Amino acid sequence: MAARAYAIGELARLTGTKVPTIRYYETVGVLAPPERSVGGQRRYDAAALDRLRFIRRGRALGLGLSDIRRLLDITEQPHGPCAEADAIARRHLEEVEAQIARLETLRGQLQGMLANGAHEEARSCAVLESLSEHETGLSKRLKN
Amino acid sequence: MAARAYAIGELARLTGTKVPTIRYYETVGVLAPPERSVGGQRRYDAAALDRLRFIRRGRALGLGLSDIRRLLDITEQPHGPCAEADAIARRHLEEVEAQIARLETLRGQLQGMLANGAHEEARSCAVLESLSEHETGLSKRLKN
DNA sequence: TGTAGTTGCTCTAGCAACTAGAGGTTCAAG
DNA sequence: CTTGAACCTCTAGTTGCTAGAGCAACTACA
Repeated sequence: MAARAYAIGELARLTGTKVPTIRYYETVGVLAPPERSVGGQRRYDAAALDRLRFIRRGRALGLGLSDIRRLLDITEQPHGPCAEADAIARRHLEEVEAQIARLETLRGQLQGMLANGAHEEARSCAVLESLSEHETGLSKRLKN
Repeated sequence: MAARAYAIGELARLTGTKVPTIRYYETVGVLAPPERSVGGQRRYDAAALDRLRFIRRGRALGLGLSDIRRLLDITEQPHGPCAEADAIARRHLEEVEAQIARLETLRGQLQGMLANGAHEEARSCAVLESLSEHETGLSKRLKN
Protein backbone atom coordinates (compact mmCIF):
# COMPACT_ATOMS: atom_id res chain seq x y z
CA MET A 1 0.00 0.00 0.00
CA ALA A 2 1.30 3.41 -0.90
CA ALA A 3 1.74 5.61 2.16
CA ARG A 4 -0.40 8.69 2.48
CA ALA A 5 1.20 11.86 1.17
CA TYR A 6 0.30 15.32 2.40
CA ALA A 7 0.39 18.56 0.50
CA ILE A 8 1.87 21.46 2.40
CA GLY A 9 -1.54 22.98 3.04
CA GLU A 10 -2.82 19.77 4.60
CA LEU A 11 0.21 19.61 6.84
CA ALA A 12 -0.46 23.20 7.79
CA ARG A 13 -4.07 22.43 8.69
CA LEU A 14 -3.16 19.31 10.63
CA THR A 15 -0.60 21.11 12.77
CA GLY A 16 -1.93 24.64 13.03
CA THR A 17 1.09 26.01 11.23
CA LYS A 18 1.04 28.57 8.45
CA VAL A 19 2.24 27.36 5.07
CA PRO A 20 5.14 29.83 4.78
CA THR A 21 6.27 28.80 8.23
CA ILE A 22 6.61 25.19 7.11
CA ARG A 23 8.70 26.30 4.16
CA TYR A 24 10.72 28.45 6.53
CA TYR A 25 11.43 25.44 8.74
CA GLU A 26 12.78 23.73 5.68
CA THR A 27 15.10 26.58 4.75
CA VAL A 28 16.57 26.71 8.24
CA GLY A 29 17.03 22.96 8.27
CA VAL A 30 14.77 21.94 11.12
CA LEU A 31 12.43 20.12 8.73
CA ALA A 32 13.96 18.02 5.95
CA PRO A 33 13.16 18.82 2.31
CA PRO A 34 10.37 16.42 1.35
CA GLU A 35 9.72 14.55 -1.86
CA ARG A 36 8.19 16.53 -4.67
CA SER A 37 5.29 15.84 -6.99
CA VAL A 38 5.94 15.65 -10.73
CA GLY A 39 5.07 19.31 -10.95
CA GLY A 40 7.44 20.22 -8.15
CA GLN A 41 5.09 20.55 -5.19
CA ARG A 42 6.04 19.31 -1.74
CA ARG A 43 4.63 15.95 -0.65
CA TYR A 44 5.06 15.03 2.99
CA ASP A 45 4.84 11.65 4.68
CA ALA A 46 3.60 10.70 8.12
CA ALA A 47 7.08 11.00 9.60
CA ALA A 48 7.24 14.62 8.51
CA LEU A 49 3.88 15.20 10.15
CA ASP A 50 5.20 13.79 13.42
CA ARG A 51 8.32 15.84 13.14
CA LEU A 52 6.40 19.03 12.54
CA ARG A 53 4.13 18.30 15.50
CA PHE A 54 7.23 17.83 17.63
CA ILE A 55 8.56 21.17 16.45
CA ARG A 56 5.31 22.93 17.17
CA ARG A 57 5.08 21.50 20.66
CA GLY A 58 8.59 22.66 21.34
CA ARG A 59 7.80 26.12 20.05
CA ALA A 60 4.66 26.23 22.18
CA LEU A 61 6.93 25.59 25.15
CA GLY A 62 9.03 28.53 24.07
CA LEU A 63 12.01 26.50 22.92
CA GLY A 64 14.16 28.00 20.20
CA LEU A 65 14.54 26.24 16.89
CA SER A 66 18.17 25.35 17.58
CA ASP A 67 17.17 23.60 20.80
CA ILE A 68 14.41 21.80 18.95
CA ARG A 69 16.87 20.72 16.31
CA ARG A 70 19.08 19.22 19.01
CA LEU A 71 16.12 17.43 20.58
CA LEU A 72 15.13 15.98 17.23
CA ASP A 73 18.67 14.75 16.70
CA ILE A 74 18.62 13.09 20.09
CA THR A 75 15.29 11.45 19.30
CA GLU A 76 16.79 9.85 16.24
CA GLN A 77 19.26 7.96 18.40
CA PRO A 78 16.87 5.93 20.56
CA HIS A 79 19.64 4.27 22.51
CA GLY A 80 21.69 7.38 23.03
CA PRO A 81 21.70 9.15 26.37
CA CYS A 82 19.07 11.77 27.01
CA ALA A 83 20.95 13.81 29.56
CA GLU A 84 21.27 16.56 27.02
CA ALA A 85 17.53 16.64 26.40
CA ASP A 86 17.08 17.03 30.12
CA ALA A 87 19.65 19.76 30.24
CA ILE A 88 17.96 21.69 27.44
CA ALA A 89 14.61 21.53 29.20
CA ARG A 90 16.15 22.47 32.52
CA ARG A 91 18.02 25.41 31.09
CA HIS A 92 14.90 26.59 29.37
CA LEU A 93 12.94 26.30 32.59
CA GLU A 94 15.52 28.51 34.25
CA GLU A 95 15.16 31.07 31.50
CA VAL A 96 11.40 31.02 31.85
CA GLU A 97 11.71 31.53 35.58
CA ALA A 98 14.10 34.41 35.14
CA GLN A 99 11.77 35.96 32.62
CA ILE A 100 8.83 35.64 35.00
CA ALA A 101 10.79 37.34 37.73
CA ARG A 102 11.73 40.18 35.42
CA LEU A 103 8.19 40.67 34.25
CA GLU A 104 6.87 40.64 37.80
CA THR A 105 9.21 43.49 38.61
CA LEU A 106 7.98 45.36 35.55
CA ARG A 107 4.40 44.72 36.52
CA GLY A 108 5.02 46.26 39.92
CA GLN A 109 6.63 49.30 38.38
CA LEU A 110 3.85 49.80 35.89
CA GLN A 111 1.23 49.40 38.59
CA GLY A 112 3.04 52.02 40.65
CA MET A 113 3.04 54.40 37.73
CA LEU A 114 -0.65 53.91 37.17
CA ALA A 115 -1.70 54.00 40.80
CA ASN A 116 -1.87 57.78 40.89
CA GLY A 117 -5.27 58.37 39.48
CA ALA A 118 -6.67 61.67 38.31
CA HIS A 119 -4.48 64.10 36.42
CA GLU A 120 -5.36 65.80 33.23
CA GLU A 121 -2.36 67.58 31.83
CA ALA A 122 0.71 65.91 30.45
CA ARG A 123 2.73 68.38 32.53
CA SER A 124 1.79 66.57 35.71
CA CYS A 125 1.19 63.10 34.35
CA ALA A 126 2.45 60.43 36.69
CA VAL A 127 3.33 58.10 33.86
CA LEU A 128 5.41 60.70 32.09
CA GLU A 129 7.02 61.87 35.29
CA SER A 130 8.11 58.35 36.08
CA LEU A 131 9.96 58.27 32.82
CA SER A 132 11.49 61.73 33.16
CA GLU A 133 14.69 62.62 34.86
CA HIS A 134 13.57 64.19 38.12
CA GLU A 135 13.91 62.17 41.29
CA THR A 136 10.38 62.55 42.53
CA GLY A 137 8.63 60.28 44.96
CA LEU A 138 7.06 58.67 41.97
CA SER A 139 10.21 57.84 40.10
CA LYS A 140 11.79 56.62 43.30
CA ARG A 141 8.90 54.28 43.81
CA LEU A 142 9.36 53.14 40.24
CA LYS A 143 12.88 52.06 41.00
CA ASN A 144 11.78 49.94 43.94
CA MET B 1 27.98 80.56 28.85
CA ALA B 2 28.12 77.97 26.13
CA ALA B 3 26.04 74.94 26.94
CA ARG B 4 27.85 71.69 27.52
CA ALA B 5 28.05 69.46 24.47
CA TYR B 6 28.43 65.69 24.68
CA ALA B 7 30.15 63.41 22.23
CA ILE B 8 28.25 60.24 21.47
CA GLY B 9 30.54 58.14 23.65
CA GLU B 10 29.94 60.39 26.65
CA LEU B 11 26.20 60.14 26.13
CA ALA B 12 26.61 56.39 25.96
CA ARG B 13 28.52 56.30 29.23
CA LEU B 14 26.08 58.61 30.96
CA THR B 15 23.07 56.52 30.03
CA GLY B 16 24.41 53.00 29.87
CA THR B 17 23.65 52.77 26.18
CA LYS B 18 25.94 51.41 23.51
CA VAL B 19 27.12 53.89 20.93
CA PRO B 20 25.60 52.07 17.92
CA THR B 21 22.31 51.95 19.79
CA ILE B 22 22.25 55.73 20.06
CA ARG B 23 22.87 56.03 16.35
CA TYR B 24 20.16 53.46 15.79
CA TYR B 25 17.69 55.54 17.80
CA GLU B 26 18.50 58.40 15.46
CA THR B 27 17.87 56.40 12.31
CA VAL B 28 14.49 55.22 13.56
CA GLY B 29 13.55 58.74 14.55
CA VAL B 30 13.13 58.36 18.28
CA LEU B 31 16.14 60.58 18.93
CA ALA B 32 16.55 63.73 16.83
CA PRO B 33 19.68 64.20 14.72
CA PRO B 34 21.99 66.39 16.82
CA GLU B 35 24.31 69.19 15.82
CA ARG B 36 27.63 68.18 14.35
CA SER B 37 31.17 69.29 15.05
CA VAL B 38 33.17 70.89 12.26
CA GLY B 39 34.54 67.47 11.43
CA GLY B 40 31.08 65.93 11.32
CA GLN B 41 30.85 64.25 14.71
CA ARG B 42 27.64 64.27 16.72
CA ARG B 43 27.41 66.79 19.55
CA TYR B 44 24.52 66.38 21.95
CA ASP B 45 23.02 68.88 24.37
CA ALA B 46 21.48 68.34 27.78
CA ALA B 47 18.00 67.98 26.29
CA ALA B 48 19.18 65.06 24.21
CA LEU B 49 20.62 63.50 27.34
CA ASP B 50 17.26 63.80 29.06
CA ARG B 51 15.50 62.39 26.07
CA LEU B 52 17.80 59.43 25.86
CA ARG B 53 17.33 58.74 29.56
CA PHE B 54 13.60 58.81 29.02
CA ILE B 55 13.94 56.33 26.19
CA ARG B 56 16.09 54.02 28.25
CA ARG B 57 13.68 54.05 31.16
CA GLY B 58 10.87 53.21 28.82
CA ARG B 59 12.84 50.36 27.31
CA ALA B 60 13.70 49.08 30.77
CA LEU B 61 9.96 48.89 31.38
CA GLY B 62 9.63 46.87 28.24
CA LEU B 63 7.91 49.55 26.19
CA GLY B 64 8.43 49.43 22.44
CA LEU B 65 10.11 52.30 20.66
CA SER B 66 6.88 53.36 18.97
CA ASP B 67 5.16 53.70 22.34
CA ILE B 68 8.12 55.64 23.63
CA ARG B 69 7.96 57.92 20.62
CA ARG B 70 4.31 58.64 21.40
CA LEU B 71 5.11 59.31 25.03
CA LEU B 72 7.86 61.73 24.05
CA ASP B 73 5.47 63.52 21.73
CA ILE B 74 2.96 63.84 24.54
CA THR B 75 5.64 65.18 26.86
CA GLU B 76 6.37 67.96 24.41
CA GLN B 77 2.82 69.27 24.79
CA PRO B 78 2.80 70.04 28.51
CA HIS B 79 -0.78 71.27 28.45
CA GLY B 80 -2.13 68.48 26.33
CA PRO B 81 -4.09 65.66 27.87
CA CYS B 82 -2.23 62.67 29.16
CA ALA B 83 -4.98 60.13 28.83
CA GLU B 84 -3.06 58.52 26.01
CA ALA B 85 0.06 58.18 28.12
CA ASP B 86 -2.04 56.42 30.70
CA ALA B 87 -3.57 54.20 28.07
CA ILE B 88 -0.16 53.19 26.74
CA ALA B 89 1.06 52.26 30.19
CA ARG B 90 -2.15 50.43 30.99
CA ARG B 91 -2.11 48.47 27.78
CA HIS B 92 1.50 47.56 28.35
CA LEU B 93 0.69 46.42 31.87
CA GLU B 94 -1.95 44.14 30.41
CA GLU B 95 0.55 42.72 27.98
CA VAL B 96 3.01 42.11 30.77
CA GLU B 97 0.34 40.35 32.81
CA ALA B 98 -0.66 38.18 29.88
CA GLN B 99 2.96 37.32 29.29
CA ILE B 100 3.43 36.36 32.93
CA ALA B 101 0.39 34.09 32.78
CA ARG B 102 1.68 32.43 29.63
CA LEU B 103 5.12 31.88 31.13
CA GLU B 104 3.66 30.46 34.30
CA THR B 105 1.83 27.88 32.24
CA LEU B 106 5.06 27.05 30.43
CA ARG B 107 6.88 26.78 33.71
CA GLY B 108 4.35 24.27 34.94
CA GLN B 109 4.66 22.22 31.79
CA LEU B 110 8.43 22.22 31.87
CA GLN B 111 8.43 21.25 35.53
CA GLY B 112 6.09 18.39 34.71
CA MET B 113 8.40 17.21 31.97
CA LEU B 114 11.38 17.30 34.28
CA ALA B 115 9.67 15.79 37.29
CA ASN B 116 10.26 12.23 36.12
CA GLY B 117 13.74 11.71 37.29
CA ALA B 118 15.97 8.83 36.30
CA HIS B 119 15.99 7.54 32.75
CA GLU B 120 19.00 6.96 30.65
CA GLU B 121 18.04 6.27 27.10
CA ALA B 122 16.54 8.76 24.69
CA ARG B 123 14.00 6.07 23.81
CA SER B 124 12.27 6.50 27.15
CA CYS B 125 13.17 10.07 27.91
CA ALA B 126 10.31 11.93 29.53
CA VAL B 127 11.28 15.20 27.92
CA LEU B 128 11.33 13.73 24.44
CA GLU B 129 8.14 11.78 25.01
CA SER B 130 6.36 14.94 26.05
CA LEU B 131 7.22 16.44 22.73
CA SER B 132 6.32 13.39 20.69
CA GLU B 133 2.98 12.46 19.30
CA HIS B 134 1.74 9.71 21.60
CA GLU B 135 -0.88 10.52 24.18
CA THR B 136 0.88 9.12 27.19
CA GLY B 137 0.24 10.03 30.76
CA LEU B 138 3.18 12.34 30.49
CA SER B 139 2.05 14.25 27.48
CA LYS B 140 -1.43 14.53 28.93
CA ARG B 141 0.01 16.02 32.05
CA LEU B 142 1.94 18.38 29.85
CA LYS B 143 -1.25 19.69 28.39
CA ASN B 144 -2.67 20.46 31.81
C1' DT C 1 53.86 71.04 15.62
C1' DG C 2 53.87 66.18 15.17
C1' DT C 3 51.97 61.97 16.09
C1' DA C 4 49.86 58.23 18.34
C1' DG C 5 45.85 56.33 20.23
C1' DT C 6 41.18 56.69 21.05
C1' DT C 7 36.93 57.76 19.39
C1' DG C 8 34.07 58.84 15.79
C1' DC C 9 31.95 58.24 10.94
C1' DT C 10 29.04 55.45 7.27
C1' DC C 11 27.52 51.35 5.34
C1' DT C 12 26.31 46.64 5.21
C1' DA C 13 24.86 42.51 7.16
C1' DG C 14 23.28 39.50 10.87
C1' DC C 15 20.20 37.79 14.78
C1' DA C 16 15.09 35.04 15.75
C1' DA C 17 11.19 33.39 13.89
C1' DC C 18 8.48 34.36 11.11
C1' DT C 19 5.07 37.21 7.79
C1' DA C 20 3.59 39.38 3.48
C1' DG C 21 3.55 40.24 -1.24
C1' DA C 22 4.53 39.77 -6.27
C1' DG C 23 4.24 37.15 -10.16
C1' DG C 24 3.82 32.80 -11.96
C1' DT C 25 2.67 27.35 -12.07
C1' DT C 26 0.26 23.06 -10.83
C1' DC C 27 -3.36 20.46 -9.21
C1' DA C 28 -8.10 18.47 -8.77
C1' DA C 29 -12.87 18.71 -9.55
C1' DG C 30 -16.58 19.13 -12.60
C1' DC D 1 -10.81 21.17 -20.76
C1' DT D 2 -11.37 24.74 -17.95
C1' DT D 3 -11.53 27.12 -13.70
C1' DG D 4 -10.22 28.34 -9.15
C1' DA D 5 -7.77 26.99 -5.28
C1' DA D 6 -3.49 25.83 -3.78
C1' DC D 7 1.20 25.70 -4.75
C1' DC D 8 5.92 27.57 -6.30
C1' DT D 9 10.23 30.95 -5.72
C1' DC D 10 12.11 35.18 -4.45
C1' DT D 11 12.49 39.38 -2.04
C1' DA D 12 11.72 42.31 1.67
C1' DG D 13 9.75 43.65 6.12
C1' DT D 14 9.15 43.07 11.27
C1' DT D 15 11.83 44.54 16.33
C1' DG D 16 15.70 46.32 18.61
C1' DC D 17 19.56 46.13 18.34
C1' DT D 18 24.81 44.23 17.44
C1' DA D 19 29.15 43.48 14.78
C1' DG D 20 32.46 44.44 11.45
C1' DA D 21 35.04 46.85 7.65
C1' DG D 22 37.41 50.69 6.26
C1' DC D 23 38.28 55.25 7.01
C1' DA D 24 38.24 60.24 9.35
C1' DA D 25 38.58 63.25 13.33
C1' DC D 26 39.71 64.53 17.74
C1' DT D 27 42.82 65.02 21.97
C1' DA D 28 46.78 64.76 24.76
C1' DC D 29 51.42 64.66 25.22
C1' DA D 30 56.18 65.48 23.80
